[in-house]
Amino acid sequence: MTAPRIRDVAAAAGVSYQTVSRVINDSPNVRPETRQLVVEVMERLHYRPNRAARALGLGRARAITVVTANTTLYGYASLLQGVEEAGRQLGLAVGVRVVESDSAADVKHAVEYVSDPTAGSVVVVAFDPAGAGVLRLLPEDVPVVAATEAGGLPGSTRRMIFLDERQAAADATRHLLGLGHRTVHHVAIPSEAPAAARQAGWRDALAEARAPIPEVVAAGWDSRSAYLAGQRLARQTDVTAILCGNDDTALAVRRALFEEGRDVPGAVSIVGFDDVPGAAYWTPALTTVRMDFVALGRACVAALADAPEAPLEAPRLILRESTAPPP
Amino acid sequence: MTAPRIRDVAAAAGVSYQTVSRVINDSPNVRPETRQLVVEVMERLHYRPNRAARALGLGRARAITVVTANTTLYGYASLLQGVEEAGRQLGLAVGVRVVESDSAADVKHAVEYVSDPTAGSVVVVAFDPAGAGVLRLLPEDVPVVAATEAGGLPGSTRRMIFLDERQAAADATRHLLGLGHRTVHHVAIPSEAPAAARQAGWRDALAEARAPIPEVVAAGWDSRSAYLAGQRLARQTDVTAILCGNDDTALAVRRALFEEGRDVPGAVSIVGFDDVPGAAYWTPALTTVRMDFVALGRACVAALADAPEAPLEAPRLILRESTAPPP
DNA sequence: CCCACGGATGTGACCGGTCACATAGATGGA
DNA sequence: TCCATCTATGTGACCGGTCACATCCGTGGG
Repeated sequence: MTAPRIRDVAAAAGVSYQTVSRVINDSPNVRPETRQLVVEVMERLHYRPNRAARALGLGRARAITVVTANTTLYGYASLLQGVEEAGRQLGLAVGVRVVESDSAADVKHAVEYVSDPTAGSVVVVAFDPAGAGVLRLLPEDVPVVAATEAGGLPGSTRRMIFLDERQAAADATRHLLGLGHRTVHHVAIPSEAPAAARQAGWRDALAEARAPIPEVVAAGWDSRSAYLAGQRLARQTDVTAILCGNDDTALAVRRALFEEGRDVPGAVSIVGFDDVPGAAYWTPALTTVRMDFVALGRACVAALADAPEAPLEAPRLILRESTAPPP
Repeated sequence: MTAPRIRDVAAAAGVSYQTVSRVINDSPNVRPETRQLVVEVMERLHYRPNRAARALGLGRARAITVVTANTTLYGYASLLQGVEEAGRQLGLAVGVRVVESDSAADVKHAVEYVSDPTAGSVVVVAFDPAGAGVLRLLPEDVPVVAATEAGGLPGSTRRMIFLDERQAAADATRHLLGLGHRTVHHVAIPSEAPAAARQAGWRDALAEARAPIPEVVAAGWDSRSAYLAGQRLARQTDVTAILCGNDDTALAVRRALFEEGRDVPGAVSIVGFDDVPGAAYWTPALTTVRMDFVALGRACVAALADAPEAPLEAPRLILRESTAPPP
């Protein structure tokens, strides 16, 4: 009743274990009839290759582990979903390893974890300092692809893939300016790059229109810090347009605006980033930039498997109800 | 420059490889000084045990794989976060495997995947038919714990852990009734159990108050179906209170209400389920039931490691701004 | 006609741990 | 004093695949 091994299949098919191994690994040098026979026997015996034995013999597991600072925030979770989906289709096991912070200890532990060949290939989500730190410290011999902010990460020669949101950020800013706003304020989410792409696009559009460039208000990943940032802006009566670092931020900013009695979009226009599934159902529905993180995750897997890569669709502005001309 | 093996450590420490193995596995029969010596050598050589070799020798990997229908929805994602966190602390690798649907093929593939001992122990998220299907088909010899809806899943003798939200659902309904609403409507999310706990608690409270029990309006996981469900209720002028299956549903229902010109909470009160991070920042802030899915995930890992289990905190109603007396 | 060559297949060693069992030394009761 | 017992440690086989290499066969060119 114990699970069949490669040798059991070989015996039942009357071939050597190596031939079975060849069939499993799609070696070209197997006669079609032999292959057919082996496949049938594997089917009949319900044979499943043992991943551990394979990893041990191969020296590296047929697996992907995603190293990330978070698993629940929209972008991170969606990316993971994309990796899992693509990995599964390729018959790869998918693992997750979170790096709690960018402290030396946390980064080191994560690096050690994926340095074990059993971890397989690695996708590091380098949207933040923790992920970036892991990417920098990763030994040369572990195959890795990094999902980064637009433009990649300087100081690393690893393969990097990203969604280029700079253009869309500029589009969003231009949209607001075109509506008649004198300028656009920005609430930034945490970021690794000194000048994040979202912020860069926003600057581009402002400079292009010769609009004043207000100071960036920084927020964290949590709603509370975004709310606090929103309060600061809500109290300044001259702010009429805000580009938020992401949709969750926009939600909290909108709340702060509301508490200060400033209607959206009547008094202030807001634009988010990501286009979370619920954004279209907000009241008012949120104008935001759609980011396809699932596709990004799939692209990372494709790069790892050096499969043909379909180009990533560029992020684009989705116009809804949260923007309007200034009062 | 190649990674050191257990034999290298043994040679450097002047002991046998078995002794090193004993140190790694915390065997009690090692002299303290010997242990100390080996630990130092392991440190110096940067020794990291090879997980694949270990899994092969042990017959089962020191790992946990989470089988789930989804990774991005709040409850699922949070549960995964809890499992990862607890698993990591125990030195276990954490994997994810999604079951796309409850079709026989999908379920079978997932079951085969985790039947490989390399998958380690398994946490199946049986909130839905897909997960429940996997749980039912899983061979006896794979160690598993299931996270289920309140009350567990009939037809399986596996270990099950859940958050008991029935009480909280009843509390939420009573709260609404206490405010003066004649009855409370319910928009349900997909569920495995014929009578889901949320729905059961709602019924309990309605029956207890001898209030009419309206027909349940079913919705899917997507915002659109929740929105459609909301529209149906929004058009009925006699509905003044709605208990939604989760917060995302509540968001879409509120949107439908808004479009029909019905103010929340002025004309209609709504209550959600989950307490997603942004719920407190909605406009109006959402009254909802807080569910600690992260703790649920941790509890699953604890059960698998048969560690002492801290009892799970019961879900409870968080009063905010989306409920008020009927007009 | 023979031999070089390439495709199909089989054999033995190996990946890096674990298990079962053997062995040596220390302890203690009769 | 001697042997039973327990603790600390070492040895060989094994987990289930893979790799490198050997072997066997059919084919085509010199």
